[in-house]
Order: sequence, then structure tokens, then C-alpha cells
Amino acid sequence: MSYFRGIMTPQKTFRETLIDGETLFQPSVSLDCVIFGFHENELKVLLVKAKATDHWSLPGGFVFKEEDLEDAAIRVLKERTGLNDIFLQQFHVFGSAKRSDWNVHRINFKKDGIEIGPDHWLLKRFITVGYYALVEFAHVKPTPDTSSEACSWWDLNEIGELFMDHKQILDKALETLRLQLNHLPIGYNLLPQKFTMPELQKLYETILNISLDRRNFQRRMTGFGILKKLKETRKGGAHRAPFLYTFDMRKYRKALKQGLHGGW
Amino acid sequence: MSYFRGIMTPQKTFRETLIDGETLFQPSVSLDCVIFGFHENELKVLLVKAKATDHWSLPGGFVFKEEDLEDAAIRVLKERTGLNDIFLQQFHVFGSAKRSDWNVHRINFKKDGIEIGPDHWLLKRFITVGYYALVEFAHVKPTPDTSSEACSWWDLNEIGELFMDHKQILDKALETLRLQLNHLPIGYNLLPQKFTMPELQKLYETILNISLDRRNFQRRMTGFGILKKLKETRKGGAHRAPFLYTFDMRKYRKALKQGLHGGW
DNA sequence: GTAGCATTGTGTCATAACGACGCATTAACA
DNA sequence: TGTTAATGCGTCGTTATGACACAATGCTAC
Repeated sequence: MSYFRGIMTPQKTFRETLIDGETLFQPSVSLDCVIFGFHENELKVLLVKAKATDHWSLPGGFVFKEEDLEDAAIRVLKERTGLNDIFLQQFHVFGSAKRSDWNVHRINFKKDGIEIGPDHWLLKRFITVGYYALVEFAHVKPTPDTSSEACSWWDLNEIGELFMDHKQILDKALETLRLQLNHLPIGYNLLPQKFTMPELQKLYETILNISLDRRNFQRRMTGFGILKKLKETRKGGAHRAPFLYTFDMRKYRKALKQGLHGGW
Repeated sequence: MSYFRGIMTPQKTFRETLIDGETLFQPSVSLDCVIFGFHENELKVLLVKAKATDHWSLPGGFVFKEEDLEDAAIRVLKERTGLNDIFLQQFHVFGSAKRSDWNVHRINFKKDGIEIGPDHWLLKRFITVGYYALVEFAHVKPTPDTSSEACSWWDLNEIGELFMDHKQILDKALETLRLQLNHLPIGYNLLPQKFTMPELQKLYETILNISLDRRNFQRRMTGFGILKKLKETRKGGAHRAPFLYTFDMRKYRKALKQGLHGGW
């Protein structure tokens, strides 16, 4: 977690929260969100850039004293994306005693004209809970908080070094996504309502990082019986217009309980 | 987590730890272990019974200020089982704000002649990290700590109500075990070095809670190429002596990377 | 000892799933 | 209107799966 993302209540400024944090938040615990979207046939991740840091980081936050951990994650997502009802999965806890060099934070704060003492709550050790979220790209309005320079989508392949251990957290999220692809409605949550078979295939290929045979993919997906083929096609592409599909959620959920059998 | 299991250092008594806890441990964070074993063709779980509680609970503990979360789990496991090098997997964080009614704890402590104030660190809110462990049943020496009445194996089917939300934690551990059966060396860690095909099958059947065809099971398992068939048989049973097998760890690990393909 | 019995070892067969690939169709563009 | 490139739809041989038959073996009971 970046040390000052998503930690503000709507009523309080960043500076106030920095002082009050110890009374507001559950100590020791933070959370970080890996927010996935799918756009232009690429998997994207929403990152934020704090003013005082050199690197981009995952949007994160802390847990209010009386707040459920999961509600805190929902709150952070709402703040950064503007969305409610986000598909959210906890995937790992990062609890190394030396996840971060907190001294860096003091220096960064100082650069920003903020002095914090060595016993400040923000400099204490935090164990962070990783959540990943799947969102419909087009519905998201990336929203930086007032302490951020930026909040924007990054192509998965273009992400370099991240703040603290955030790259590891991201990698673990991707690994989890892969393992859960046959057990959770991942396609449903990343794609728009209507989508084409090539789009669905590209999503699978991106997540699994493999390439698949177009025709076999189609046979298998339709074989699951979780798709409804529409009579519309997606015109405007340079070639033959592919048919649009939607998920048949009843059958999709039913199939996922068993896990979508077979390979990949 | 039971509120006073596994929180003692070797040097300190329970009562001392109760006082020092706030300075020793990372606040807000606890961990609970679901320790699985396999014995007499049944899946077992190691539970502890605290003197002051009415219910059995999962062995758990807290995290020292400078200790990695994972090391804390390893420490708890070592204390309860006597084992090093335990197969350990983090599976979920339980972060509901109202996981427990801490008032119950005060009453229980009082029964035991221990008075703690309303601001005592043990009565604060804890977010607990669930770990499951797989151990070789025969190697374990269940060891209660000095504040426990008992520490012993329970058959999975005979476990009734547990302390706080520990039943939910156990259920989630089982669910995770099921999902990871084809991706982690679960058989290897639960079974003794040498085992028979019927034993391996029973393990699968117990974890997945289904029954499988004996002959198809054997074909599939041998088909993976992860087993070495020995020339010995397990004599002493009432009928034909089954052959013994061991895992071919090289091939096992290699196969798990892809996931053991196919059904179940 | 030996017959009975329950369990394990091994194999068969039809069916379904899978991987690799061919060819016709169609929308945009030149 | 022909070219191009992506999509729709189908084939074929191989492999994996589910269901089941029968022989082999080690204890037990007489």
C-alpha cells in the first residue's frame, strides 16, 4: 500500500488524517487492490501515483476501527473507480516483517513539506491484505485522491517497477486469477455485456499467457452452454463481423460450481 | 484464534504474556492453523481445548513485532505438533469487525481467576489469517500448551461447534484444499512415505467428498507418471495385499505446475 | 490344509473430449 | 467489384473417460 492513498475520509483532509490515523484505523493492517480491466484486447491494471513517491503503486487503504476488512476494500474501490458492486476477491496476505523501508517515507514526506516523527503510526509495520477486483473498463472513472498526482490504467506488459512490494502483489494476483479462471465468473466481470468470441478468447489468452486455437476455443466455450449467441454482429472491424454473445448467468454459475472442466 | 493459545514465548508464562502482550506482539493481527492429518483412512484435524472456554478451537497465535507472518505460523505449528518443515498454506483472512464477542473472554478469564481490564490488548479487535497445514499423522505429537486442557486429533466428521468463527475457518480451509488438490502436493504431505493405491484413493474421496471408481482412479494416477510402484505389498489386511507406492517427486512437482489435468 | 470371501490387479469397450486442420463466408478497403 | 483477412462451421484421428468383467491373492473359518 502506498502510505497515503485512500486513507482519507470524505470529511478529512490528507493532513488531518495523517494526524488522526491512529485513532481512526485498525493498527498493523492495510489493504491493497489490484484492479483489473480489459480494453482494446489487453489486460489493464489501475495504478496511482503519489506525489511524494517515485514509483506508481497499487491503490490501497486502511481499515476503520469498526469496519469489516472487506468493506474497507469496497470503499477503496469505490473511491478510485466510482463503482459499486465490484467483483472482489481476497487473494493473499503479505506479512513479511521487512516489507518496506519506512525511512524512505519520512524522507518523501519531508520533500513534500510534511514532518512526521519516528513514532508516527504510518511508519509502523503493516501487514497488508491483497484484493483483486474485476471491473468493466468502460464504466470506470479513474479518480486520484487529493494527495495523488495521477490515477490511470496501465497495460499489464508495460508496468515496470512499482512502489515497495507492489510488483510481487500484482504478480500474485495474476497467478490467482489464472488458477480461478475456471471457478469464478471472471469473463463476466471483465467483459462488457455483449462481447465477441475473439474478445473472449483474447481475454483467456492474456490471463493464461498462452495462445489457443480459435476453432477449438469456440467449440469448448459453446460446449459449456454458458453463452447466449445473439443475432447481432460487431460491425466496424476491418473484416468479417463476428457475432455478439452474452453470458447465460444461470448456466454460467451452475457450471462454475463444478469448475469448467478440462484443460488450459 | 483462541485467545490464549500459542502466545507464550518459551521464557514466559501465560500470565506474564498476558501482561506483556501489547509490547511483544503486532497489534490487530492473529493467525489460526487448520492442521490436517490422515489416519485410518480418515481426514483428521488437530484441535485444542482451552481451560476457560467451552468449545474446542483451532491452534493459533500472535505475531511478534519483528517476526514474519509466516514464521509465526511455523512457530505455532512447531509448538503444537513438534514438527519442523511443515507444508503450510495461507488460505484466507477473516476480517469481520464482529468476529467475536470479546466480553465472553473476560467472563471466561474471570472464571479462571484472571482479571483483565476492558482496555486489555486481548480484548481488542483482531483480524486473523488462516493457514492450513498438512502433516504426516504418525509423526505428530499433539502438545497442549500450559493453558490448555487438551490438544488432540478430531475426525473431520465428528467436529461440532467450535470456538468463535473457527468452524467457518475450518470449512474455508477444506474448500481451499479441494481447489488446490490438483495444483499442490497434497497427497505427498498427508500420506506416509509408502502408501497403497486404496489409501490414496480414500484421501481423494475424503477431500473431495465424492466416491470414485477404483479402477479408473488407478489408471489416472498411474497415467500421471507421478508414482513409483514398489515391489513390496502391504500385508496384514484382511484380503489381497495391495502394492505400495511412493511419489516420484521430480515428476510430481513438474506435473503440478501444469495442474493435474482433467476431472474430479 | 483348504474352501470361501472380500479386496486388489489388470484389461476391455463404447463414448466423449481434444488437438490439428480445411474450406466456405463475409465485411472493409482499394 | 475483386482482394484481403478475419470469422463461421465442420472433419478426422487420437486420447481420455466412464462403466464394467474377470482373474489373482491373502486372510479366515472350518
